[in-house]
Amino acid sequence: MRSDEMDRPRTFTEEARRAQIMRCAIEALAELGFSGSSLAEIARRAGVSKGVVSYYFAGKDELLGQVLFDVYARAGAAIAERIGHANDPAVVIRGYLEANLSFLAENLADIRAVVEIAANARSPDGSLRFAVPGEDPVLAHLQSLLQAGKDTGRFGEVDSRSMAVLIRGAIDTASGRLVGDPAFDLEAYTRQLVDVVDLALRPAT
Amino acid sequence: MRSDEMDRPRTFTEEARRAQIMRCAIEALAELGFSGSSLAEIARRAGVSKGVVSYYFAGKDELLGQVLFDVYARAGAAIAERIGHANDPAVVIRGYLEANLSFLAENLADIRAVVEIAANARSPDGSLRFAVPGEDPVLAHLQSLLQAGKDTGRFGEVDSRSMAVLIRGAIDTASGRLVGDPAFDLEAYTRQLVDVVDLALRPAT
Amino acid sequence: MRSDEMDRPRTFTEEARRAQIMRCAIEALAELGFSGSSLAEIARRAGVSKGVVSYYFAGKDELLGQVLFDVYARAGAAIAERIGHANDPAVVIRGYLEANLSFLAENLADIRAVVEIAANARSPDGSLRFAVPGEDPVLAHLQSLLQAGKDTGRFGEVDSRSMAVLIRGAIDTASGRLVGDPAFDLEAYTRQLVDVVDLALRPAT
Amino acid sequence: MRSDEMDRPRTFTEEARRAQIMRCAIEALAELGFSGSSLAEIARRAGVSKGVVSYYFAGKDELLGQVLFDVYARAGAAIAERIGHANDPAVVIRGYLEANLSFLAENLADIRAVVEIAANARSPDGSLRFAVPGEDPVLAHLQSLLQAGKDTGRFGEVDSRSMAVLIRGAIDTASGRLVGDPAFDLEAYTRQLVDVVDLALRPAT
DNA sequence: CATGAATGAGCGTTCATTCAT
DNA sequence: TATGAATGAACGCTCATTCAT
Repeated sequence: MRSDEMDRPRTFTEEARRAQIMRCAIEALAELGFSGSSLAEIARRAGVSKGVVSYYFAGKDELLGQVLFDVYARAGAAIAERIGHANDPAVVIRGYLEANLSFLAENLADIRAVVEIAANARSPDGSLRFAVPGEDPVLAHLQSLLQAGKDTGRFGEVDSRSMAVLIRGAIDTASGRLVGDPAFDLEAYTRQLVDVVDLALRPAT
Repeated sequence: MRSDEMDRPRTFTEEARRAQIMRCAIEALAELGFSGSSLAEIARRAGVSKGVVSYYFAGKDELLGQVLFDVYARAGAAIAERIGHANDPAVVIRGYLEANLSFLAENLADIRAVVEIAANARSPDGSLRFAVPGEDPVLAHLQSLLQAGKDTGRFGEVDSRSMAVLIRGAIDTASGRLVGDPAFDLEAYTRQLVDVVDLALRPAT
Repeated sequence: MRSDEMDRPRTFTEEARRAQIMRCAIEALAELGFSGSSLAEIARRAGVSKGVVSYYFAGKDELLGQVLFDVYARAGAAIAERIGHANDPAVVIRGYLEANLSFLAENLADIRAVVEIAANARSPDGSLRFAVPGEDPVLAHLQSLLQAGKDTGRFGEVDSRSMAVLIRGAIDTASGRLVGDPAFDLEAYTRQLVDVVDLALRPAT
Repeated sequence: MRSDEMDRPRTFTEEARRAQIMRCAIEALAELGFSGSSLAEIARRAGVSKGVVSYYFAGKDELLGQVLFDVYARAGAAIAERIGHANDPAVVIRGYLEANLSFLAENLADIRAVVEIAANARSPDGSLRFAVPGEDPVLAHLQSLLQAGKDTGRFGEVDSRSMAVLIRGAIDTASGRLVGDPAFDLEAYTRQLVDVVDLALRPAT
């Protein structure tokens, strides 16, 4: 099938199976972590034999890479849609924060799966399999949003790089809270983060 | 050996061996990640046979748990010493942030090891092996520091829980940056974080 | 399909498909060796799905057996034609050698495929799948040619069995040389073999 | 153990285990062929678990390579000893033939194992794992023996290369006969081969 | 105390085969 | 006829653990 002929387009049912397997992989990763998500476990959740996974994906790497790519794409689309029409940098940043945190909450398993993959998948040489060699694009994007605000005078004189790191940290930590901390109040957290960032970016009066 | 007779105190040489093995485990975890840190690899780094590790620790779980405990204890001590004598909550928080980030920078391998363990070590049932069942003590401690400031009127009306989560996220993300992002400027980041938190906690005028 | 209804003769198109698949099997065996010649690889070369191979052949064994049979038959025909009209045993033997070696050179892939199959195909019990249980017919044939020469006094008192084995060895080894030894000179080798055999068979003076 | 520390010399018991495993590998290869000689089968014959084989050899490749090397070394030593003191090229060649054929007969399983390995073991890229890149050293050695005879005028004007190929073919084919052809008479075959080669190399009178 | 030897389960992957469509 | 989907067993290999010495 797929692994044999690289150029043939995928049929509908083929895509459906791939999606199903990816869904099961995401669930396994979210529940059992990277090392618990063997092909056997993923296949078990999909109700198929181990071979089926190898049949629809060239290997575990392709499966994990596809999951990574898909979730990233969906997250990017959700965030882009949320801040698409805004001009005011402050509104953009607010939208960025809210979109990130709500995507997190609504796609918790996906996010956890992505974190497991990105942090654990390794090449045979021991290096992280899905580490982007140069600049972290997610961080760079956020930094550019901040810089745009500074350039237009809408934001004060913050260190845009440090602020980007700080904000990403504040966002990323939320997924950890959403799991296993029933007391975590995402709405309150979102409001607080929006306030803090708003305050931090406000130009000196 | 040790794991069989729980009550006998450990001799000095025993503790030395345990410490040596834990040090090697930390190095392996920091360099190779969780899955690359097999007992064989740890034993190799310690220059001993695999059996020795099993001899001084009841199993891999006990070794990892001990590493986790030790690093936590050292970090807690470093932070407590830094903020020990301060009374002003703002000074306490500032000390907390600086102590955390400098401990991070000066004990990077230990921190990375702890992150690897906490995020990856699992029980047979798939649940995180070292997840504390109830309240996260680290988070609770920070929250209590913030609450103290609120109670004395020194801080404004922030949501102390959300702020604690935010701050922890901002701190924890720094270790990821310190590794593999050569452009990361810890001093600038520390200043920025201190400023942001100071601003956020300042009472409304 | 075919393997279910043993008595129905094969249609023309059926035979064509079988021949095509066998051709692709030969190419795969010659290029990739026995273990590299999976049904998937053979089907890929034939531009059909894996199922087709199973459809036209009862199993991999039947396919390989058929390849073996076909190449043997073609080789036998080529040799028979070459020595068909000769009466003098010396001329017959010379023709046999020349026919064998030239068939080898002109059907190298086929020969290599046959060697791979004969040496590697095994029954579930581990025994060679295509080993003829009794007397090797190829060897017996050559021996009979030699014996005929002895009986008519045209050849000397050689051990016809040993000579047959020797000659077959000298022929069979040539295919190995033709592949991967670019310096191998088949013409020179043929002349040399013909001379050696002629000398060996010449009656004592 | 061995796979962990590359420089430590092997203990006696370690060598004994390795030798035992190699012996079982040779038996499996001789009886079941390359594809039938899985680590599981070899371990089963050795009466140990699968892991033991991986414990004493870095991988299947090392095991097979070691078998290849050992048998080659033993064969080379046996042949060298047999022809060591001879000066007359004709005597050397005669010794070479007799030594080869008797080593074959007395180490049949080893030879068959070597043939299986050399013909089937492949690298991941599909190329033969143990193919020597340049000239076949076995063939080159024999050719040099023949050339020496020609150079001293002891042999006639044969094509030394072709004769070497012919003789190797005649030798190699014997192992195939020794297995499964109970009628094969090695002594008669050796005499015949010696005679044929002697005749072929004799200078024109 | 420490080792080296051995186990057994599980890993990702390959492959001949079967079968509904 | 021919396909693509699915299976299940076997493969080489890794690893935490156990144990006699």
